[in-house]
Amino acid sequence: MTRTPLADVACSIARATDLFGDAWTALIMRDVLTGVTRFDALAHDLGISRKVLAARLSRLVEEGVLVRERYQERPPREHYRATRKGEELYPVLLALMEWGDRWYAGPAGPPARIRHLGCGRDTTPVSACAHCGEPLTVGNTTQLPGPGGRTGPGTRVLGPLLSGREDGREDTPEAGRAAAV
Amino acid sequence: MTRTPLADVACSIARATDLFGDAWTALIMRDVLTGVTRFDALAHDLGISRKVLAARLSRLVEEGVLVRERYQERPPREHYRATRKGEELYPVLLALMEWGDRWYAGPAGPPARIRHLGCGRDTTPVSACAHCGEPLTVGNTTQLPGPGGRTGPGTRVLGPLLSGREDGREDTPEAGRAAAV
DNA sequence: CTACCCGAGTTCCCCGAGGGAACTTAAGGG
DNA sequence: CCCTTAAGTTCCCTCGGGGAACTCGGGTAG
Repeated sequence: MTRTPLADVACSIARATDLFGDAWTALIMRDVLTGVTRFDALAHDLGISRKVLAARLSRLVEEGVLVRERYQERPPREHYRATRKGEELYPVLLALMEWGDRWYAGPAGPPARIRHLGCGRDTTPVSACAHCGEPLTVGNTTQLPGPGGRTGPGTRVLGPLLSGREDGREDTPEAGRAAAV
Repeated sequence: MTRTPLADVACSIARATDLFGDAWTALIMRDVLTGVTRFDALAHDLGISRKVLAARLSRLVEEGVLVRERYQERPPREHYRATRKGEELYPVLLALMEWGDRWYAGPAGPPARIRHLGCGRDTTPVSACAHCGEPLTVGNTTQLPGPGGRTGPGTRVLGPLLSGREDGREDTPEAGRAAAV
């Protein structure tokens, strides 16, 4: 496979994807943030091969997303906890979950709810503008080269935006669900 | 590899990850939403193997995330465009990008900026509560089983939350950067 | 004191997915 | 008539994932 190295591309998505763009990493982070922090618990909960789990965990520790630490001395046992860098992946998980809920929840509804302790209500996460709080969409944002971007041919950033897309038709979550079946 | 099927797990993250948890899919969606919609353009821009690109694209079309459509008749040429389902992956991309910016942007700053056309300012996306607009974090949210969840042993949802985590130390983006180097 | 469980990995083998490059098909263009 | 472009497809090779067994350090039960 020799996964193409994406970490050095001038794109934050590529960099994030280099770590996170793996079927297991998101699930591992979900579990760790959820309180499933022990090796065996993760292996059992995820159904992941122990070999791959060990590899992912050490990669995540290398990256500073998790820390391996002893949680009891006798017998010595280690587990994994999220660092701040790891915790900040939470919005990514929320976005994935929200999307999965919208497009794959059966008629029964989503498998989980997120309760916001701040306002006490079950909530859905939205990607909002840090300044005005309005939701950010493909349609109301545009991308510009940033200071850290080696701006040049081939430089890819997110979003010069849709060319023609004013139809409004296309599918709904329900249609999507049906199509997926 | 025989990638373990995650799509049928009672977790929206797993379902989303089943599609999106692949190094290339996020980059492909970024490009398509960005206006890079032609096969060769994608292959060239991403440096992805044409074989894998073809496989990913047809998977994404199957899933209803992209549509393959003719953009000129003579000679007949097809390209790919995002459906609504595809566009709604935007928040996931934004979250990944934001995280990448926070933790991997060099001293020069992030490679790209997001301009919110609504308020006209360069913005950073935050995951906010749909009700009160407050940012959602690991610390201020909790998860509860949802209606669609087969609640039982082994059911994993996001977030019963951190046990002990009131230290406040650990690393900062800068420390993380340094550690990653 | 020995035998039997953990928890946390590591090792082994097999197979299939990804990389890479060449080949194909269809329609212009010089 | 041959070259070029777009959009894939095919082939071979390697490497990483699945799966299960094995290891290793340290209890704990009998």
